[in-house]
Amino acid sequence: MPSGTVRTRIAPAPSGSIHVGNARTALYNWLLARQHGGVFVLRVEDTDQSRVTQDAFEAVLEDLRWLGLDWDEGPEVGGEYGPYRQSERSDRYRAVAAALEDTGHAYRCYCTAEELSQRRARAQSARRTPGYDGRCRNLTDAERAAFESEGRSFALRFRVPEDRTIAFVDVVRGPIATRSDQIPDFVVRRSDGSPTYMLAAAVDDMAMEITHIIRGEDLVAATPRQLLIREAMGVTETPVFAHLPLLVAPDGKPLSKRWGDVAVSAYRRMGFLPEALVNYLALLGWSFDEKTNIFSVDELITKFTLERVTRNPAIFDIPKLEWLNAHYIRLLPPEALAERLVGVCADAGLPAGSDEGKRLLGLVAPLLSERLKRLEEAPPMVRFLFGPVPPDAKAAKLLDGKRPYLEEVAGALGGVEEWAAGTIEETLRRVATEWDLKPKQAFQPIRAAVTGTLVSPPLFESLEILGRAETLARLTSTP
RNA sequence: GGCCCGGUAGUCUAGUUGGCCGAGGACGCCGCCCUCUCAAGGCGGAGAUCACGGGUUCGAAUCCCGUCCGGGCUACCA
Repeated sequence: MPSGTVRTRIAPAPSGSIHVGNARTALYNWLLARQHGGVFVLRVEDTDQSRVTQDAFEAVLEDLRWLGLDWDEGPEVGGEYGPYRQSERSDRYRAVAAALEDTGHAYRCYCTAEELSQRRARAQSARRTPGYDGRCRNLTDAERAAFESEGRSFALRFRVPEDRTIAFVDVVRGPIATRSDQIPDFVVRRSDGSPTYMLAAAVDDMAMEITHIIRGEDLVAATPRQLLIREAMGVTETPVFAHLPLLVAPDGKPLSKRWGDVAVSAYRRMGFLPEALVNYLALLGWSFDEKTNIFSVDELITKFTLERVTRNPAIFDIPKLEWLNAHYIRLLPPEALAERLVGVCADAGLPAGSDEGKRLLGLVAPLLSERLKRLEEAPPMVRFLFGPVPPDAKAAKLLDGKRPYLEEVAGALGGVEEWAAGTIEETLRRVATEWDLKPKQAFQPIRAAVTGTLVSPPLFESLEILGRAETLARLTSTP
């Protein structure tokens, strides 16, 4: 285990809002760094220039910031190990590739893509291992010259040592050993001069002195190859490795857009709170004990350990996320909730941004806090505050023939001295008794007339917020 | 095909130095209470032959062997 400062990293491709699986990986890396007073590095893997746009890049940073995962080194904050975008590090990869070739750890491979795929197909049909067959591994100078004069370009392949076992300890999966005959010679520099992921990641992790490499399970097989590169470069320090189990969709298949929302931004838009997503992500693959489910970020920082990460894949289960989200919404101070409500209500087309809108939302927020699983659910619940809502089918049915009763209610409410939930309730109960109605029979028609639906925030408080004039108007305008 | 990993209720998981587990917690589901609706909260319930089959043992979810199922990797993708 490396000593000194803990340095972890997340290395997303800047291809837009980050995948929730990557968000979890980022979270675990961040937690470990924070727990040890270490450094969390953000490195952008933008070698595939064609797919990178400035918007996509910004989206990644925005997601991370929204989740609260601040980075100590990386884009926008700098650091001693920069640059932090792979597209700006080409000279380093070039230098390492050249060094590997000079020391004989890598060699030129002149095989063309067509030749390789043909041989791979042949190997496969003959039930042989489909990996590179080592054809250019021991070319003579004459053969090399012949290829060169043909005008062939070449890729640089790593010369995997023979008869070796590459072993490392994965903190979550235990010891892992791979025989080198399982690893075909792999490309480190493409024929166009660009580095492959294998090279770039290994080089950057070495150069940035990353001490703990926490990443997805899909990269376990890449680890021995990166270890080989480190070794060839004379680096003896080995980072701690931890490979996280995959996140899968409810059908057990890998999480993909085909199933539903995989982007962090989608959850933000749906009204999930970052603290809820963070808590949920922490729980997907990790547990503290046999009964605790709720963890604040600070608790996660002190309690998280890689040793307690599980090895089996987890299904991304929205209902549990919603339960956590409801919990965190209830924890929000009313003013904070009101503030967030302004945004979602405005997005839903309600005039929530006005002073009056803000005033109304400030008043209803306490009534909504224990009724929301997602912020997105708020607009329909508060719509009645912004104007009359035509009764829906059920409300209309209930309203049928209630005109006399509602007139009576309006009259009684008109006489209330101080317009407040308490006095309103008193009055309405009195009328109910006079009409010999059970509470539910008495109040649902009023709710229907005023809100247009049979489900709303608590009635008396709702009427108080709506105001006397508007309440009376709606009660008496009922057909 | 080869190498590696995983398999506890619908879901996330606890448990892995074998007995305290005739399997604990949470989400979801069902019911009751509370109640002006919906929630929240309280209480209770259903739901797991611990993938399957052998074996070791006084005793196995936990150890061994085999089988099945799922997944990852096996690219001049990352």
